[in-house]
Parts: sequence; structure tokens; C-alpha cells
Amino acid sequence: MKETIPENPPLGLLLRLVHQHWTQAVDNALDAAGFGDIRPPHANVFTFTPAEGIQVSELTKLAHVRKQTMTQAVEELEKLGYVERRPDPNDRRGRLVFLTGRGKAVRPIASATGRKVDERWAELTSAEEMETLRQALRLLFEKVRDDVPARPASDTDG
Amino acid sequence: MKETIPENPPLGLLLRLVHQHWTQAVDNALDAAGFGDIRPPHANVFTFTPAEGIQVSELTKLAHVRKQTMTQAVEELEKLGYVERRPDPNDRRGRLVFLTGRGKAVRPIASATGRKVDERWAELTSAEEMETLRQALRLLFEKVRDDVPARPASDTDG
DNA sequence: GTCAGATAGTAAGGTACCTGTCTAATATCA
DNA sequence: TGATATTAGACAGGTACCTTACTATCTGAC
Repeated sequence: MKETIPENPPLGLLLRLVHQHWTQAVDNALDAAGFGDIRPPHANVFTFTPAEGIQVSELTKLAHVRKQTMTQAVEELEKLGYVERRPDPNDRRGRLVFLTGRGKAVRPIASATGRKVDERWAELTSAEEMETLRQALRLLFEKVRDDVPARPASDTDG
Repeated sequence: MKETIPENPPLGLLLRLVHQHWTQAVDNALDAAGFGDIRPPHANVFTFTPAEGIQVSELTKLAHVRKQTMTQAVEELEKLGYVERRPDPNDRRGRLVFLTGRGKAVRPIASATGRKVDERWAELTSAEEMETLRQALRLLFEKVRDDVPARPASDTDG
């Protein structure tokens, strides 16, 4: 069945459907590149981990996910041999995440999948159309994030 | 911490953040209306259930979620006393979902929360801006949904 | 009339997020 | 310097989606 959508769909439905497609497209791109063991949440780690290492807490801020989500992504990549964690010499509470040799080899592909999906979608519509969408989403997010707190801040969390 | 986003964020990040805000805003609106026991996925049931009853399969097509997701929403609303299920007289495989008296009383509020969030967001930006976004998402979805199947169709599922 | 294939619903299980609470280590400042 | 607040990370648990696999029933082609 073709996923027909009503004439004037609730915004939430559109956001959900497009976001689902995006996630799936990234997953497909990773598979196509031969990295079936890397899933979308892992891509953030490749994108944001610098050579000097980085704490999980920092990664959560860059990727805008919660600590447990990022911790899990890092743990999985550690098991797969793409990253390793070592104590932070400057902060005994923390551990630094580093890419392994294998991780460094994968990084250009893994961190580029998001961009590739963007490019493919620009082919299907147009670069202008994608830019319009991106700007509309950015503007909306800037405006609404300060409205009656959308997600009440946790006490203990970022 | 203010959720600052990079200058040129991946589209997936924007989609996720805005969608999360939307869901949370609907949840807040339901709470504010005094229906803390109704959560966003339930709203679809109120929106799409007609007086003559409807099968869960039909609801899944209207709301664009999978059978189990909708089944769960209906089961929860049944426990809460908002809907009831009766055998479909025309199809012994199926059961029809009906709103109870209580469900009918709630419907106008529950099914309107999505629209209310849309309106609030239009106040925060502008009606034109929201329409631009909606059209951009619609256009994109129409174009990409036929590209290399985003979610390979299941054998057994709609 | 029978039988292949579609469809309604159920069940079991997975993913990517989220929350709250807790411990250890660090930073602050009266 | 000692009380207090903050931060890093671990752990337990929840939500809203998803998939695959199964049974019962219906439908349409022969």
C-alpha cells in the first residue's frame, strides 16, 4: 500500500514519517557501504570523536541525545572494535573515547552517510527545496525551544 | 543548557529535535486539558474512530503506524474505559472499535490537541512559516517515499 | 467446491530514544 | 577547610515505534 497522507496532515505525522525515512536511508547507506554492523546512532560517535579523545558527556551535547543513549552507542562500538575508552588523565571521574585504527579507517564513510542522504534527497527534490526545509526547521526549533518547556529539564541530566 | 545546534546541522538531527518537541507539546496539551491518562498515540484513535466503529487495521492506515502500535493504543484506551471492541458482524476475523460514552465526551478535546499545537507554533513563528514547513515536508515525503524502498515492505504487514 | 493467496488480529522480540536515582570525583566558596 | 553543589558515568525502567512469525477467516480463480 502506498502511504497516502491526508490533504492537511498534522505536522507531527509529517515529521514522524520523514524522520523515519531519514533514519532508514542512513541505515541503508551504511549497509551499502559494507558496514552493516554500524547503525545510525553510532554515526554520531564517528562524526564527533576527535583525535585527542572525548568524554561521553561531551558527545551527548554534540549529538543532542541523553547520556544513556550515547553510552550504549559507545559500548556497542567498543565491542565491535571501532572505539576504545581510557581513563581521562585530567578528570578521574571521566573516561575518554578514542577511535581505534579500525575506527579511524571507517570514519570518513560513517560520518559522511548523513551528508550522502542529504545529497540524494536534494537530487530527488532540489537543493533549494532542501535548504528551505532546513531553514524552516531551524527557525521553528529556535522559536519553540523556549516556549513552555517542551521537555522539562531533568535534575541530573544534561 | 540551551540546546544549541551547529550552523549546518544534519537534517536528521533537526527532524528528530522538532519531532520530539511536537510530541512533548501534544502530551503537555493533553495534561493541561485534564487528560493525563491519554498519551499522544491515543489521540489518533479519538481522531479516526467513527460512530459506526472501525477495525484496527483501518486505524493503522489512517494513522500510519503498524498494527501492534495501534493495537496497544486501543487496548490501553479500552482499559481506561474510553473505547470498547465488539465483533465485526460482517467479518468474523475482525473486531470493531467504538468510542464509549466517556470516549465520546473526550473526543473533541483529544482529537484537537494536534491542531492546538499547530496553532501555538504558528503564533510563535507565523502561519506562513508553518505552511512553508508543512509543504516542504509533504513534497519531500512524496518524492522520497518511492526512492529505493525506505522501509522494505513486510510480507505480512500492510 | 476447493484451494492459493490476501487480510485481521495476536504474540514475541528489537531499537532508539527517554526518565529518575545512585556513587564517585570534582569544583566552589563562606 | 569543610559543607554544598555540580558533574561523569552506571543502573533500572519506560515509551513509541518497528519486525517476523503465527492462526483464523475471507476471497477469488479455477
